[in-house]
Amino acid sequence: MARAKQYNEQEVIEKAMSLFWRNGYESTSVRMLEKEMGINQFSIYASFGSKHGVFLESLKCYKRKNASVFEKLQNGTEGVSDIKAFFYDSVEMPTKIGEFDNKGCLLTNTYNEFANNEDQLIQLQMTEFMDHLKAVFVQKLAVNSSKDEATIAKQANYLVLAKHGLAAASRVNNKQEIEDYIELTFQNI
Amino acid sequence: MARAKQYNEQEVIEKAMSLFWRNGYESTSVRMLEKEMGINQFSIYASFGSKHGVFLESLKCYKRKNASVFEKLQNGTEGVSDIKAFFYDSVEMPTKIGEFDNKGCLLTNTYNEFANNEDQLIQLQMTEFMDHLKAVFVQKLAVNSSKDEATIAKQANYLVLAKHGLAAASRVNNKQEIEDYIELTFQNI
DNA sequence: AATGTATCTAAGCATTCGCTTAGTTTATGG
DNA sequence: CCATAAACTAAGCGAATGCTTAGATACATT
Repeated sequence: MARAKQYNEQEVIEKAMSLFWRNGYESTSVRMLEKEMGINQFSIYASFGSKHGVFLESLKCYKRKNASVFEKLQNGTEGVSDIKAFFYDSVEMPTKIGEFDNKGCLLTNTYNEFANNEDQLIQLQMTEFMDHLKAVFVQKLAVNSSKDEATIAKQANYLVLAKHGLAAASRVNNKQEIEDYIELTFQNI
Repeated sequence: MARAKQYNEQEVIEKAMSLFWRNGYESTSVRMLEKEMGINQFSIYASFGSKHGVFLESLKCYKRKNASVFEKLQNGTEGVSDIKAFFYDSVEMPTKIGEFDNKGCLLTNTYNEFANNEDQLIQLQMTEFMDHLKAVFVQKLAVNSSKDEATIAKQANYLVLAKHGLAAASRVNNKQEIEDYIELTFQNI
């Protein structure tokens, strides 16, 4: 054996995630990552291969942080109420994990930033996330309900876009506006 | 007098706007603008001062293109129905003006890209746009209605965020999803 | 036609980008 | 206690960024 790593890869990725979340992918430079992660460029490339590699690990890290919110949604038994709670949980999630300056959703931000991008790895991560969300909504909408399939499909489409819009809006809108939005979104579901 | 300009500033700004709309601000380089606008960097800087200047003119250009959609909303007498028509018009606007590859709304894209940015000029343009939109919604919601002020305020908040989400979603979602979204959005009003 | 001036071309500026590499430090196995 | 190998530091790579400038070109006025 030789010299051991002076840093913990999980710890530095959390810092990278926080930075990407604040600035997006393109606006975050490797020099900024150096400072935030507290390690040299050499170490970044030794551990993660490229800036792109750091970003993919950051997305994974975000998903792990987000897992509890998602699990609560999936384990719920209340149907639509669980989805509504999920909307509120999603907005509050950043402050709950100590990211007071970060708003919105890193995945949604990434979805928007890479909307016109041909990056296949990122696109895959994004469509997976969206499809999964839609499937869970469909399942929740069917709980204790006599809705037909077509109605459920429409409402799932609606809620996925509403969640997308909420994540975008929560970066710039205040608490009252957010609450009005969520309450009215679920008024007729 | 001396040599005359070989290009029309309005025409080249339209091309710049189209490019910014496709790629966003940061991802559009001055070299790309050169090619798209069909003029040299010297001319770009002579006419617009900076890349930032080209962008601000592009935003103005977009607003002019968008004016008819907005006027139709303001001149309408049907209240909420006018807002709903405005949502559909906004989605169809890009194809109507020949921007078949462009989706979403340049102003909303900019709002998202500059959400964490300290650029005051851009921020001003954006908040003006959003405040104006909200005011028009409030006015429309009061037409032929017995709603109290608080309800109108809530619904206006809801619709502004819904419009924001729609613009974000229309970049990546298909026609059916968009339609489901708009229809269900207005079931709640 | 000559002149002056604004517009054009194209080369080049400093800076930053993602990434690499030469050379030093550090901890461990023999 | 020294040789070895991995992790470190920091300088530097080519390419791209926004922007500038020297010099050629074209056109209205004299």
